[in-house]
Order: sequence, then structure tokens, then C-alpha cells
Amino acid sequence: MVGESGELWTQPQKIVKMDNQTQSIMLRGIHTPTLDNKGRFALPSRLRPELADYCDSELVVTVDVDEPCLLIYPKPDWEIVQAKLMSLPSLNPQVRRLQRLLMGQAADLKLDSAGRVLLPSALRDHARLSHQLTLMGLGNKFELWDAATWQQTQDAYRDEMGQLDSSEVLQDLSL
Amino acid sequence: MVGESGELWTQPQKIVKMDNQTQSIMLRGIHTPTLDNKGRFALPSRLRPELADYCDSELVVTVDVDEPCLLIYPKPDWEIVQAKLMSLPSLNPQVRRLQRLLMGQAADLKLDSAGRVLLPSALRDHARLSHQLTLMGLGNKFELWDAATWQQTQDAYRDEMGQLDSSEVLQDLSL
DNA sequence: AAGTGAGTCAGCCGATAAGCCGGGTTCTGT
DNA sequence: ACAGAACCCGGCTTATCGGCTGACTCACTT
Repeated sequence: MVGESGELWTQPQKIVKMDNQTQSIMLRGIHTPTLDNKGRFALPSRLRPELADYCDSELVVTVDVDEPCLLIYPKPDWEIVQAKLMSLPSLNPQVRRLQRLLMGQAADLKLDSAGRVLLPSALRDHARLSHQLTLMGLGNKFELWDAATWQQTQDAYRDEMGQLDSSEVLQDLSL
Repeated sequence: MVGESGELWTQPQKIVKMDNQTQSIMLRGIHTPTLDNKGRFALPSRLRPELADYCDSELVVTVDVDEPCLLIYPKPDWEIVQAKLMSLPSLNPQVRRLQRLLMGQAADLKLDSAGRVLLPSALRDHARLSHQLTLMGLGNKFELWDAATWQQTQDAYRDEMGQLDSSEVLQDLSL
């Protein structure tokens, strides 16, 4: 258990200067923090300076629509997502549902002096977070899972792996 | 009940300066006020300064056409919606029906000194509001639900989630 | 004139958020 | 291998804030 907890965050964050105008953040790697009894958890300390720099330590958390996990965006990246969401035709029921879920549940987070953020209880419930968490960097966002849930999901993925390459989207992908 | 009530409003409002001309408000997050026995409820206190600034605390409420909930717009945003509505071809029966519903039921709201608004009883009936409410920020408007109704609706959403990606509008959406 | 409905004001209660600190563990560098 | 430092976690503390309620007043209506 020791090997699994602690500092598995093998990937330092990376702020990439795209061109002389744009900055963008590229998150990756995994980290396993714990949720304290007030619903807070600490972000990896190596990320903190970068986040302070990139988004003034301001994040936005919302639910994921089809998995019991939370999505955590640096604020600038969230703004982009939100703009996309709001530009969709709002008379479409599916669109409205998506907007309700994502925007309605969105919450601002600010790192405190100890590098922690406080998760609203409704979001903790959605992701069924208990004590051990799994935080994954996925490009412009984090995904936050309950550790046990993520473990199960990961196992399930492995079982389905054989059928994965049947999807057409992946046919042309070369890694 | 304790964990669900109280200050779930984690989102401060946001007035975004679009360019040097336009201002726009971007509402998000969830809040759970109560309806008092006079049919009033309080808006989240963090929003009040911004609303005072943005629309002189003037809102417009109307019904939603396909859900038992109410739509609450800051006045400037309502003006836009109204203009769009009136520019539609009014010979079309569907258009006329939409105009009747939305414009006919619209009512002006003004925050009182305690940051509350009084809902017309006809609108309270439409949304079947009892005591516990759910107020969601959705970009340029709020949606106001009876808390129990919203809970049911949300649960239903979660069950239907598997069909979500079948919609073409959402195919190209990358979050 | 009385009653109803709306606006104002004030106080209470509860919840939450932020700060602080101490202990234990891990990691790093020498 | 050892020492130092950093960091993570958890508990406690306080204080601030916001929401709710109830009472009072005013205006309008019937």
C-alpha cells in the first residue's frame, strides 16, 4: 500500500508557451491525495507554483456526465468549455440537459495557503468520494475519482480492451 | 438535510468584460434557497452586488416551455431573448405559441432591500414550487426548480445518460 | 374602516470557511 | 547511511458570513 500511495506524481506539470501570445497548461500523471473530514484535498505541491502562475490558483470543478468522477479545470480552460457549452442551441433538450448538469453544478475553487481546495458536498456525493482519491492530469483538466471507484473502472477497462480497436475513430490513429 | 441545505452556492457570479464595449454576466453554480410564506426567496448574497451593478437588480421571470421550472433573466439578457422571440415569423403557430407562453407569463422582478424577489403565484404554480427550491446559474439566466422536482429530474438524467452521446449536436463537443 | 398583501428592519441561529499547528512520513542531498 | 527539509494529513480553533424568521408599517383595495 505504501508503494501505491504517496508521491506517484511522476509528471511535473508543464506550462507550454504556444507562441508568443498564448499560454496553455498540459496536465498529466496521477496522484493519490486524501480527502480530509472537511472535504478538502491537497493538490500536488509541484503543481502549485505553476497553477498560481497560470490561473492565479483558481480552478473550476464540475461533474462528469457519464462517470462518477469530477472534472477540475484551471479557470482559463473552463472559460473555453463554458463558452462552447453556451453556444449550443439551447432549445435542444439534450443540450439543455448537458448545460444544466455541467454549468449548474460548476463551482469555483481556490487553493488555500496550504495548497488545498474545498469540494462542495454535492459534488463529493456525485463522485462518491470517500477518503482515498485519485487525481489524474488529462491535458487541460484533472479528473478526480474515488480511489476504489477508479480501480474498479480501470479493471473494467482492461477487460473491454479487446473491443477497443473496433471503433472507427481510432482506426487512423497511430501512437 | 444539513449537508444539503445551507451554502452550496460556491460560485461567485462573474461579470465578464467581453470586449471594450459589451458586458455580459455569466451565471453558474447551484443554490438552494427557501420560499417564504409570502412567495419570496432570497438570491445568493454574493450575486447581489453584481446584479445591482449589471442590471440595477432588475430581473425578468417567465416559464420554461418544456420543464416545470422558471427562467429568470437579468433584464438586459431578457431584452435580447425577447427581441429574438419577436423577430420570429409570427404566422407560424408554433412560434405564436412560444411567444404567448414566454412573453405572456413574463413578469418583472426587483430585488427588495433584503435581496429577495416575489414570485407571482401563477408562476409558482407552474413550477410547482413548495418550500425548498433549487436555483441554478446557466450562463445568461437562472433556472428555478422545486428542489424535489429537480432531484427527480436529475436522477432521471443520470439513468438516461447512456443515450446522451447519440445526439449529433454533441458529437463534436470536446470537453 | 378593515383586511390583505408587500416592504422594511432586526436578531438569531447555524453553517462554513480559513488559519494554524503538530506529528509522521517521505524524499533529497551529502 | 544519515541528516535535513519538505510535505502531507488531520485536528482544532475562531470568526465571519449568510439565511431564515418574525414583527412592524404602509398602501391599497373592497
